[in-house]
Amino acid sequence: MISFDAFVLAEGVPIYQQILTFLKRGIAAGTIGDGDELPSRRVLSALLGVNPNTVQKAYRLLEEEGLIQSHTGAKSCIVLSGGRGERVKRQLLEEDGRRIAAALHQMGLTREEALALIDRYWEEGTQ
Amino acid sequence: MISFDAFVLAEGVPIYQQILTFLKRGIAAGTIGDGDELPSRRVLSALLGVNPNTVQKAYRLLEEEGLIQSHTGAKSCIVLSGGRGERVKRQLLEEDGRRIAAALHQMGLTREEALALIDRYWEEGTQ
Amino acid sequence: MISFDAFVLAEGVPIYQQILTFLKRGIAAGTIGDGDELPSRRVLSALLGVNPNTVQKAYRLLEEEGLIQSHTGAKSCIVLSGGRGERVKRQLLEEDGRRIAAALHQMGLTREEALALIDRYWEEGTQ
Amino acid sequence: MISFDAFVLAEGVPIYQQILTFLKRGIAAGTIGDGDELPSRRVLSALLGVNPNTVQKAYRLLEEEGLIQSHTGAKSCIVLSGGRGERVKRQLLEEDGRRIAAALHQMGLTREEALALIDRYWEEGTQ
DNA sequence: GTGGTCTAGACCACC
DNA sequence: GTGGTCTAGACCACG
Repeated sequence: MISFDAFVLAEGVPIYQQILTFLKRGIAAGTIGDGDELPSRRVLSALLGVNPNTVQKAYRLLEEEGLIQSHTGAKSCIVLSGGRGERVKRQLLEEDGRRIAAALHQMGLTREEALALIDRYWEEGTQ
Repeated sequence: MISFDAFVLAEGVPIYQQILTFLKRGIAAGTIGDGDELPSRRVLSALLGVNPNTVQKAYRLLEEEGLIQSHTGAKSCIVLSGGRGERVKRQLLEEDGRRIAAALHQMGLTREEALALIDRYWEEGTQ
Repeated sequence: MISFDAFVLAEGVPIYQQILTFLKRGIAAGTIGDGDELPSRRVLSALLGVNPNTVQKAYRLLEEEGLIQSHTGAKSCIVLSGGRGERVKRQLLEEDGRRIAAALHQMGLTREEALALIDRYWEEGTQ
Repeated sequence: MISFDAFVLAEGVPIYQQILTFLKRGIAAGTIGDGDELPSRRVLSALLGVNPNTVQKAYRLLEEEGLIQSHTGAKSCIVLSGGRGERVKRQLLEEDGRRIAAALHQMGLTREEALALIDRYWEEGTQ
């Protein structure tokens, strides 16, 4: 069963998108693998403190992307066959890499200052 | 006149927030300084291909933060007196530092892989 | 449920203000009482032929005045406790009294002609 | 020369409309007559403390209604021939009569209370 | 030309 | 279904 313990709700970005991103990052990290079971909509909505409809929307979009399979009466589970996992990881790294580099550069940081900034908050992120 | 040449419209984030962030990053970088003139709502909205009202909202919020001054009939301009510039830079570095470190860590990257990712896209960001 | 049957849209005055005034006059008249339910934004906007946002603005201002309470997913309702109703009535009578007397006087009517004018259209207003 | 001494600027209604209404009420009252001269745009804008463009807009609309005539280099003047004065007065009385009666009735006043309200503020309006 | 406001339509999260 | 927010276009007053 996939754990959502590390999930923290941000504001200013749609919740269903946060759920998508959380799962995709787990796939990229390898902590979420092919066949892993997702919590039911009801359980996850209670866990995150959001509306079941919002979880439902995230699951629907994941299914449209082919990243999960749902069978009525059974738990939904992750599908990473056919290079799906690699594709997700590649897309995520590229998007985030570009966005992060652009942000750091727009703030006028040198490469060294940027790397130092990452270092400063790196430990926090691991907790 | 402040340049928006480096601005690229993203999706999934409110446009007025992107304008806010772009300006704040410029302030943090020092490329935007005290007294600099902002493009008018119409000019900027045409430049970005968005509605004048969206630009207006960003400018209004900046004015509420005390970072710009607006007078009807005259160009709006940046106000950085009283340590405002430093405050903006500090806030921005902390927020982005945390967010970036969290994202990199959630993707399961080691510190070295994370720094390598930044490096890979760093040159792109400088162009 | 508060009725908007008697509402007629005028021009030259912001619609959201007309909605505000209509509700306040109802409160002053006593036809709108504490705890009464308001139509939802969608229902009222369809009824008046205006945008839901325009209704939303009127409701938001009323909430800032403390005259209504809104909870997501539930109908908004009128709050008249704490002498709110009396205050609304007093303000309304004074404002309208002044404005009406000024208009009648500017048109050069004598007091008798003014009263006669009211009389002429009084019956119409009651229908 | 038509006097604007009694003109008081209200808020929430376009200024150019207030100028139109002020003049029409004067025509209805008979204090403004055929051939009366209007102040120049520059003089009136200074008198009312508004922008010349705003006065210009009011004069343009009046001219489109045929209520004033402008000749370059000469003062604009009121034109009430052809029953224009009567028409203005009739329209004004009907519109205001209806609006006033409706407002009083919506506030739940009886006919007697309504007349008493007019009386209460009548003296104020004459000052 | 400038900034400010009003109205409009679509989307999001919630019950 | 509910309320709340974001984006869009037109209008107003002003320099």
